[in-house]
Amino acid sequence: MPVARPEQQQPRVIAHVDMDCFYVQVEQRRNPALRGQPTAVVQYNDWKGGGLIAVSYEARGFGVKRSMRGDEAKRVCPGINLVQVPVARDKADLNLYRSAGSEVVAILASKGKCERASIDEVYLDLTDAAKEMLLQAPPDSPEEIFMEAAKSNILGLPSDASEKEKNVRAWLCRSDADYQDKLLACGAIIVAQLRVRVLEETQFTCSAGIAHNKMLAKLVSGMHKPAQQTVVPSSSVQDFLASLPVKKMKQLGGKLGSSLQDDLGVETIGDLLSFTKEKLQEQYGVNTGTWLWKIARGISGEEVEDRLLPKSHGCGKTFPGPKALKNSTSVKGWLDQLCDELSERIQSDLNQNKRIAQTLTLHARASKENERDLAKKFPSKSCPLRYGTGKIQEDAMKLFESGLQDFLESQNTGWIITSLSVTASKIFDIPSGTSSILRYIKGHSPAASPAIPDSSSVPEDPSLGDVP
DNA sequence: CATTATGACGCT
DNA sequence: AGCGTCAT
Repeated sequence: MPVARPEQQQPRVIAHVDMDCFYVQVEQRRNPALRGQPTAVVQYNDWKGGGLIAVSYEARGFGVKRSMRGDEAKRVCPGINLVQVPVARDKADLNLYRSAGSEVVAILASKGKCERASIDEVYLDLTDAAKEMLLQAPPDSPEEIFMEAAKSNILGLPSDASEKEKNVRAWLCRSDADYQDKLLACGAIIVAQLRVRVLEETQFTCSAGIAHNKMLAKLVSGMHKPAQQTVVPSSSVQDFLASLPVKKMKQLGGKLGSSLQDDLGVETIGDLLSFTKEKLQEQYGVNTGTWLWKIARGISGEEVEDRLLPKSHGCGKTFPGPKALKNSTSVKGWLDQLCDELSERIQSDLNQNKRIAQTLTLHARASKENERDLAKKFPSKSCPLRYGTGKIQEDAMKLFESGLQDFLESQNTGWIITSLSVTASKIFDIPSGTSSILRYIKGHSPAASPAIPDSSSVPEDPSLGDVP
């Protein structure tokens, strides 16, 4: 459940940057013939043409949607180009998009605190940079506002007018603005510059929201897409939230949002204002109740974390329908493939970023062969992570066997596996100092805690770059 | 048994 | 540690 963070006092300048149909853009850069064409990226294509995971704006114009099947997309948009996600080890391989995302992050991290929120989204805290601009080079004439910034959308400014760009230029350098708005205007200019740099250096367009907190920045980053940005002045917040459907708010797209609608009759964020903090806390607990009360007022103290890299690495695959795995041999084969990819990814993380993962977790979905036991879930299992492909494969298989025992509860029924995944987590930076490395090895050596009780494994030499 | 593959995070 | 929710 969402939790309210203590709110900041000083005004901050926060941006949320969101790449436009990112996987499509990555494929369009690889094959420029796809530019400006209705295009989608699909995962696999043997069953109903594959599943769409990204759709270009041209294709969206035909009604093509994410999660449609390739066949369906072809029906509504016969001219659509369907590009397949690369396949490696018989599974979808997203590394191409991960590295493209890293290119973008490297640029966006140059002007302030930057948080990688997903493969194609970041949050920026531009407070310091905005203050700096206000002191050193405040925008003061409409003519000097460069084009990308002048194309901003400012919430609360009349957007229909033919005068729009003029109004925006005027707003961005308004001398009678309060301090908050001036900071926001500087933030908008900085973000426009960053977006131009991203385009120049990667060929990717993105959209952005600029506001005083993460919640508001995220809410509007997608409001004007593609390749545009939207600013949320404080004065526009209440009206904006008043009519915002609850389901549009981050964290309210699921069961909590449904409960607000069904149990409290709340349809918009504005409707939340009629409930006291105590009433919301009584209904949803102190944490969630307080959070709801605050977001209704546009308050969100969540900070931008200084983090450019993911906190975990996972590899998984589903085995739907007749593809379900029915014996340990096929599970072993797939687990080996997943672990091979995972091993490669954590080894790269170690080599490139000097980070080490400490926990290996196995997840699976299973059913008992023809039984009615739908509720029973396959338990997830974890153990200390030992580097080396063979060791990861070995440990993952042991985790699977352990989970399977719990799942079957010593019954002798058949089983099928419909999904498998392995995840490496609890990733830490390796201390750089020589003596700290020694300290690090002493305290964290896997030898101190065997991966699996009674493991009879033989030491092996990882083929691809071990710890130096 | 067909919205995949991946991630973050809160609760217990 | 393991489970559930949410997002895209």
